[in-house]
Amino acid sequence: VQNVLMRGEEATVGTRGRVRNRWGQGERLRAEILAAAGRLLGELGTVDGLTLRGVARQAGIAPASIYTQFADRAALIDALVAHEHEHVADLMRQAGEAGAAADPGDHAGIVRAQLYALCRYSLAHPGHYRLMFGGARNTNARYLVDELAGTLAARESAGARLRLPADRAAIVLLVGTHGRVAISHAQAETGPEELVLRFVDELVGLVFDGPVSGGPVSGDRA
Amino acid sequence: VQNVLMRGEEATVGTRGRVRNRWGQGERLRAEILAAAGRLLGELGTVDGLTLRGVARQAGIAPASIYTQFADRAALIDALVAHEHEHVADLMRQAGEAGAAADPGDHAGIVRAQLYALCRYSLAHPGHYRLMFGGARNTNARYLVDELAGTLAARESAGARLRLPADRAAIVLLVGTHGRVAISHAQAETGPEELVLRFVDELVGLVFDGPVSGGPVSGDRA
DNA sequence: TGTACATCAGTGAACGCGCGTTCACTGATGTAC
DNA sequence: TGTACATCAGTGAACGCGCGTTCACTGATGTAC
Repeated sequence: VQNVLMRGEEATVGTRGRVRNRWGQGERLRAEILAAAGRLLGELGTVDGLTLRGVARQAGIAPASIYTQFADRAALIDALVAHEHEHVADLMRQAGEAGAAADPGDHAGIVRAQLYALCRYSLAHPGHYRLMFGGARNTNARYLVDELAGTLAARESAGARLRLPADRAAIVLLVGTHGRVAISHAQAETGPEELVLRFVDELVGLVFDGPVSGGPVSGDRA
Repeated sequence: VQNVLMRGEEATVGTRGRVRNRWGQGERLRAEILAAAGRLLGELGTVDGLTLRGVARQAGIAPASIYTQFADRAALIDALVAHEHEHVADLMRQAGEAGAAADPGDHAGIVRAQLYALCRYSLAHPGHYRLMFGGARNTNARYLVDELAGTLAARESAGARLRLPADRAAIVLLVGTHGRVAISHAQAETGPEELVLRFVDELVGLVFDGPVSGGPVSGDRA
């Protein structure tokens, strides 16, 4: 094999500057690649165009190096999705705990806190969110339903009154929130977070018994 | 230019069999291309992979021929989207009229009919639906909100009682439906249409005053 | 009626590109004796 | 302590592919005289 330029040889920038990991630390590269893929997905906003070559550029490594950690492009994306699902599950759980700690009697408030957490994540990371919950991927969002249904059931035990069974209410809330978020993503200029949260307020109000709070939301033309 | 095989010449199937349009009928090709693109989108389920070469294959024409009708790939896709938006607007309008004709007193039923029409379209044509209402495209779904808000306002005039102002109720219904549909699309095996429609029932029940009908929906793990 | 020419619908072949993936390799770090 | 070898992290260069797009063209259909 000669070191000669032929046909369409790459205009690779090269990998100068990177220090390779120490002996036995090879798997650190895996985390670096996932982080780079996450960054790139954040920039792109879509999983199309999330190429191995792009990830390699982000990570400052050679495209071939990705294959030391992942079988192929699909495996990398699967790993990214799994990683983010865990992150979202954490966010929801924490929001629920924090809400309950703040005011254990504010049933709707605790539910809102969990949905707010989901909304904030989805608005801050549209690309991640769409990769996880959009598209044709067989999304297993069961953990979200379970988490929220658990919260709702706990609220019922604490005296809250729902207009639907807890599990159905959880689905209405999540599906409704998902719909609002999806529409916010579809807008070229993602409207203010506030409008999404107000929509969630209305939804929560509809699910709990009593008058719907929320109030008039001016300007939401979603 | 010689008729010689060099480098990577195409393994094109060719365009044998197609009869070209008559003089002055050149624009018929435009409709053929749009139809072919629609068919292909239906097969693929995603707009990624909707390539000009694929469309040309579907239409039985040469890839270059597309450029006689569309400036580029983006223009073709824009035209496809516009065409489908008109179609959906028609479906909604017709469903509303048919519902009102069937039983002018069934307020919720008329609203349901319109949402059912949207659901049926979205489940039958996931690729089209996602192209129109998913993704990062700046979707102008204003016409849907207007249509449904008009229906709701008319129902209020006819005696129905809503728990939200008509325009807000329209948004809740559409966003909720969109969310449910999006989740159905995300599922590998699109669950039965029935579950989606039942979800819509619940949503409509929440928006109208009085007890939520819908009833228990067994098996919806959306 | 014939014939030269214009106009139209549509095409074949090529272009350059970035992609996923493969493969033989390099050079630093560790281990055995 | 030195030295031969094994193991590790990571790479450069190439492969074949399908893509969007361009361009000079072909051949049928119409029009002018």
